[in-house]
Amino acid sequence: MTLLHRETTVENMSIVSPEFEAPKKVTIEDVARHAGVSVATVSKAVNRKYGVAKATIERVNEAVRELGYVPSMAASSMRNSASNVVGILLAGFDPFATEVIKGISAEAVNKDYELMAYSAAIADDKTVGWERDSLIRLGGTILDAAIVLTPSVALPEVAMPIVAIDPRMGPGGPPSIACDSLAGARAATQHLIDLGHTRIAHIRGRTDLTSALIREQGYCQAIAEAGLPYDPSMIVDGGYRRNWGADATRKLLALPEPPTAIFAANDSSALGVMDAAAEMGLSIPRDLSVVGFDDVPECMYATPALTTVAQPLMEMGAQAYRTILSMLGHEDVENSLKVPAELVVRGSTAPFVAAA
Amino acid sequence: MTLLHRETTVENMSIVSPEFEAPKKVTIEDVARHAGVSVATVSKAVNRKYGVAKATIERVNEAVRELGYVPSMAASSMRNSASNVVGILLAGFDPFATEVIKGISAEAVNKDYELMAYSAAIADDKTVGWERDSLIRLGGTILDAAIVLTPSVALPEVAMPIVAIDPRMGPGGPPSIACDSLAGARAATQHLIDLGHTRIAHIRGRTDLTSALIREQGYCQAIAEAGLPYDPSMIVDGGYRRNWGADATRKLLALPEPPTAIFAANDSSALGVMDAAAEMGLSIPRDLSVVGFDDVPECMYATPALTTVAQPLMEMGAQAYRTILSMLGHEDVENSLKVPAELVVRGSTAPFVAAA
DNA sequence: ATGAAAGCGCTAACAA
DNA sequence: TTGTTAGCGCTTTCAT
Repeated sequence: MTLLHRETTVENMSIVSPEFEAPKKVTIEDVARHAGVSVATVSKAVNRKYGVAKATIERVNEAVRELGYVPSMAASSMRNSASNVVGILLAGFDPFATEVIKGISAEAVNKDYELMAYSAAIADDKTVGWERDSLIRLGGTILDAAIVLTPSVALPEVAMPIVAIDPRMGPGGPPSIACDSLAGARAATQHLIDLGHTRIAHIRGRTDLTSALIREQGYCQAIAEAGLPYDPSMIVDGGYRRNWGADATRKLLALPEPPTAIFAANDSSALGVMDAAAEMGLSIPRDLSVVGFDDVPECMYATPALTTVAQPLMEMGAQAYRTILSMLGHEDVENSLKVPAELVVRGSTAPFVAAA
Repeated sequence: MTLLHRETTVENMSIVSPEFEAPKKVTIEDVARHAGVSVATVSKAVNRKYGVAKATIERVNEAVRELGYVPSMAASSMRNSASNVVGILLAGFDPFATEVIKGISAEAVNKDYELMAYSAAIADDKTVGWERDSLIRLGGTILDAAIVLTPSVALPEVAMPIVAIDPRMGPGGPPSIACDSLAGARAATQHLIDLGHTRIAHIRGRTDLTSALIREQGYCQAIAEAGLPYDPSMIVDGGYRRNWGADATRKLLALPEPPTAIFAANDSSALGVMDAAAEMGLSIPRDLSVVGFDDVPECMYATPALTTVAQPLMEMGAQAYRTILSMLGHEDVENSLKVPAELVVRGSTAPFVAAA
């Protein structure tokens, strides 16, 4: 994240006072007083306009405008069942999550729901279970429904529709959307095999996610079918994270017989592979071929561009939103949707040549 | 957004019932009853643990665990002043917004605040004023502070720290972060001039945003300084939006003397230019050179890759978050920060050659 | 150390 | 058509 440390110049040196004086929050009561009616009448006038005299509505609206009144979400959603907000629950705004969000958002345009992407402040110790807490904390009141990204624990029963994207396995969960990780991982590994590599390593994903397990399985299948020997030292943990991917790579390359190609379970860790390679003076793809998984935009920014397995992230987000809408409308929905994954060959892979 | 319509296959045809039965939401009262204490005691025990007997805390915690209790955010934030949530208010999850969010998020890791990105459901008619409403609706209760993206109206006085990114002009607003649009726009236009173009069009941004106005100004300056004639028909509206950019392009190319190069005020509209060009059978950059502004990831996906002016979006987000944190800590902050913009030449621009 | 009670801003019965 | 009365789930004096 060196991007975050570019120089910046202060344009205007004037200092602003940190005091936030009298913010006079306008409540429904103020409006009622101003309009000379009761709070209940204001509430009715502001929401559904039936059962209120035309003239009264006028007067209330005027008071609302004059005072700049906007109903407090916390209060109304507590009393109300509906908040008209669909939540997107995630562990952090990483490239994967933001792509999915774009897809959800594109689908949500001109629908009646607002979107709220919520990222729990995840202490390093408790990286698990955040989905559960967020769901309960926001559910029922602030949210009418939720799309949960890569949940790794069983989701609690809550009083609203839920859809999971790339969830952990287990039967009986909420409807879910995932891509065909097995085929994708096989294609990635096969690509490396086709290039003539025989020492192909795999950097695992988060072991609490089915998708990661399946990708490992796809890797193993391809290796086995090609008649290549199974070498446990070629499989290391990467946790779907960039720096873990770099660590794993250092470990791998320190082996007596290091791999000539690496298939990482996602792009972030594949980018980590490239970090480590660069740091060790290795050239990609000449000295090492790398394949990722997901196809987040960052793949194109890497040098060379990262060969990866494309997951239709935006499409998955859009699907999730459509499913949520169906559930909100009490329609039946498919329990589990699988979308295709596709190998995208770019510059980070090359035919194997014996070391100089 | 053709991406959103890829084929998908149903993996599991089992249908899930849309009924969400008895979700037994666990309230503080349930915990109190279960633990044999009062709700007040539970509240104290759960929050600050002073004034409560050790044994009682134990008992309460056990009840919490057994029942799976999580405090409702709506309720507690209504009664409380602090919610520990920093909001990001935006008009939609477009590429610009998501890049900024990534920057904020990277900076927010391991801080004590949760992040909540909120996108109002913007009816097509009322695309203005959403920031005001969102701010008031969520402020004070659900949010402790807010970062507002490209607000175009004066932000209301609210009882919490606010930072604006790329806001409309006007004195006396909240602290703001923006890039040097003037220099960026001049560089973009100059690049086109250097390539030999003389009929250079400009597609405006949102006219309610200072940044857009300044970019237009930069364009005009560069044109004037090069001694090129000023032609008002070469400047059209694009609203920072992709389809508007396409519309503008059709208009431009239908002119008796169409431009040979276009500088669009942002990448989305520049991508729209490419859409329109493709649709009309024009080759970029052979028949038409295009420059954008922002450098969102999508630039790299375009064919050819889009020449653009890079705004350090992630850096701007990070800055905004740092500023918010300072304000939350009652420190003084700079009123207005300007970060540099930088021309990035890629494949969508080429030297001018007389038409075949 | 604990509990009773008031109330945050709002909506939904029910009365008037 | 309007106002009165209860709360939603939680925190917080203020008694006990």
